[in-house]
Amino acid sequence: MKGDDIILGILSEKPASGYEIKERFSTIFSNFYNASFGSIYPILHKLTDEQKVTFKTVEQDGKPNKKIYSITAQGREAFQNYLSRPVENKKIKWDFMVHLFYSDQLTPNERMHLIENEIKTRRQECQELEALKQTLAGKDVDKNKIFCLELGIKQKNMVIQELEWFLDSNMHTQ
Amino acid sequence: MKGDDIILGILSEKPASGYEIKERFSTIFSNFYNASFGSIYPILHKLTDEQKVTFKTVEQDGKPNKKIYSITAQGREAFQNYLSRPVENKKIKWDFMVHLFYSDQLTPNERMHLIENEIKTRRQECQELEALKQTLAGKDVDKNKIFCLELGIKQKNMVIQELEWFLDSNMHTQ
DNA sequence: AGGTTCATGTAACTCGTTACATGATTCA
DNA sequence: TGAATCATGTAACGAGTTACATGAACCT
Repeated sequence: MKGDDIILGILSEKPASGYEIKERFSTIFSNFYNASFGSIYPILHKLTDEQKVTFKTVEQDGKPNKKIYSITAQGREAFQNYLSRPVENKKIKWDFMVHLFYSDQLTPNERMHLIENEIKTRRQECQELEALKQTLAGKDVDKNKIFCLELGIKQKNMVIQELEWFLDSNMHTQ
Repeated sequence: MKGDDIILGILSEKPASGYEIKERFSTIFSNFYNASFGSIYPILHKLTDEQKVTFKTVEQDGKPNKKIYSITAQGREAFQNYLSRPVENKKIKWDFMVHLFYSDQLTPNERMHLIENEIKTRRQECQELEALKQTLAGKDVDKNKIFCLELGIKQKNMVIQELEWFLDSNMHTQ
């Protein structure tokens, strides 16, 4: 599972530009994948070479031109191939948790700020995902996708709750 | 946040060999970091060069020799420096969720197996973490570390529950 | 005047994985 | 006999990030 696979997946839903792909990564995909422009554009070029996608340049008024990429039959085949491959292990680098794990080496004040900051950023993320969910409500979106989105929201909410509780219990014992 | 930092963190608790460091990654750290031998050993060599760690070779009977690494004052300083740096974004590559997200392109049967498999592996992980928690119970382990472990268990349990529910609701609607 | 959004792109780099090699011991 | 555990190590490779460049339009 690498960038190629995920981008083909996104394009299997509907055509999109590199910029729009990035947007999906930072919203609905945020809970299970992310990629930067520095990888998206080269992958799009590579997929074009491999004839898995095609593009057409679209002129817009008041905005720069954009290249709208569409998946080809070959691309769909490649994505089907990805879907039938065994699921890889979850890979995670969660810096906050490492900080928290070793926060006995911080002052109580530093630890408090660490946790408070994390709560703030998570809350923001939650609100964005909730807003996205509202946008999708009513529309004919596949139930699997809805489930993925809702699971993401639930997970983040759980972390927020637990952190709030931990912060609270920390204050009372000092 | 890279391998160097985390390994210094592990050694800040107590001396350990490369092999033992790997074990910690695959147990208590599994929820927020992982690394392979291919990175652990070179990092240990590098940290030795930088005088952040030292090692002594320990002979064992019935087992190969091992190198026990200890953190130095310089190493502690470097780790403190890491702890005071701003927290980086969580990075995640969760292949299962990508599969599930696009599982409308699978047969109902394939989707069922996909979810069942994930539930099985998660359950196993949970049991291992629960066992670890039992091992730690009673011992004088820092409350932040306990919290990290418990949060990991809770998160995994939540995913299991949600997947079970989703699987069930899928079956009834077909 | 300066910041933000939209939009695409490349080069250098870094981190970490995969795959291999070695080898003793223990267990079924 | 063969698999698993313990234990360390390296070389080749790959994937993706960071940082940079470009540039128009819009908002304050």
